[in-house]
Amino acid sequence: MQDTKERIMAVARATAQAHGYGALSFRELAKAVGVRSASVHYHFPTKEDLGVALARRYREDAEAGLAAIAEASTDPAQCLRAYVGIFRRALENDNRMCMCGFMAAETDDLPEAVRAEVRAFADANVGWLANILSRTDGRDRSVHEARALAIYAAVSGAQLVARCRGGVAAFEAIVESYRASGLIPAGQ
Amino acid sequence: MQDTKERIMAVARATAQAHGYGALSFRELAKAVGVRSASVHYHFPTKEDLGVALARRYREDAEAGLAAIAEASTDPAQCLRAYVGIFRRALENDNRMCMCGFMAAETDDLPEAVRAEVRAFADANVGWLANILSRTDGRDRSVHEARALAIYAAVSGAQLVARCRGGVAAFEAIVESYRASGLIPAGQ
DNA sequence: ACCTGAACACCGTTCAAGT
DNA sequence: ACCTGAACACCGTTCAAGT
Repeated sequence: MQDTKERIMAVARATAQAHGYGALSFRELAKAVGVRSASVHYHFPTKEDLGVALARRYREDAEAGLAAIAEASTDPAQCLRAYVGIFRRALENDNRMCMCGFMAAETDDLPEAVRAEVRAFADANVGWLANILSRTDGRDRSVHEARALAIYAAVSGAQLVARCRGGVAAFEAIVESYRASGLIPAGQ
Repeated sequence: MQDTKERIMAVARATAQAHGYGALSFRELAKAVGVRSASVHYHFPTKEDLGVALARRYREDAEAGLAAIAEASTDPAQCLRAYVGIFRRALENDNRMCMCGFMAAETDDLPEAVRAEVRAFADANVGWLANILSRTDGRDRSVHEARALAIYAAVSGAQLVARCRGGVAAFEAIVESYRASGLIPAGQ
């Protein structure tokens, strides 16, 4: 049995990926974990504290996953396929989406500390993508970063749109269009 | 002075574009319009009724705007620039986003009738984009529809990402990458 | 036709108090 | 250290009553 704090974070992440930060409720989290809502406040004094912990952990996990992908293959196209796979798996997991993608929509309702973590998540994605793209040619870092941001935005949008229209199949079709148009390097 | 129902819809739209469907509250809407929450229920018996009316109107307005763009110019690249401009203006309007983009994130919390309207909005966008793309060449409709969906998703994602990271400038940079990569036809 | 006050059953959140 | 009861300020909804 995990400790209460970890179980709260796990349930909270799954909830935020399906319903957003705004839908995070101490009462429901407590019910799912088997304690009272006031007990959740013992571990996370405010909702902001929970949000910051969630977003930071989410980014750390993402960074670890991305590092593993970059080490598993030197082929940029293959790394990018694995990258897209992360977003696809969120949809496969009961139509969930990237937690920070949802939070991006909720920016105006986020405490500043949470928003900062959401930005850091985006930065980590863009930085990693730029590193992968720099394997394809020796152009300036700024060129790869611009394209990296575009890929991150496009894949996020594919996930968002597919979530309410077409599901995983639509997501795959959209990403295939990205490859066909040249936005995402597809190799060969 | 507009009538109360119209003023409620205007405030609700602006709110939903900034905070989502979930943040729509009859009490706050009432306060903004200067009536009591029970009066809002006179015009929209339930929140679902309000959501459906909002999303339907949003789609109708979008369809009218898109039709005007398609008639104002025969040049696909110019039409696509105008299309992107719609999304940019949402960001310029106090960092708001497409209402149906926000609602796409909230799919799981939407009454089915509202979700259907959100899908209809996406369909209208994709259909219009496919019409514009079909002006560029005579390939099959299905080819243009696939690309249209990809462009809709990519522009939605650019708006979502820019909303919490870089604002309008980031949005423009991302869209420029879409054009440079060939995802969005840029003319010449 | 349009609006309202009051009530209902709920909600997330907080915090002083328990063990 | 960990948990809780009770209170607070909300919410959508209903309905009888006003104009």
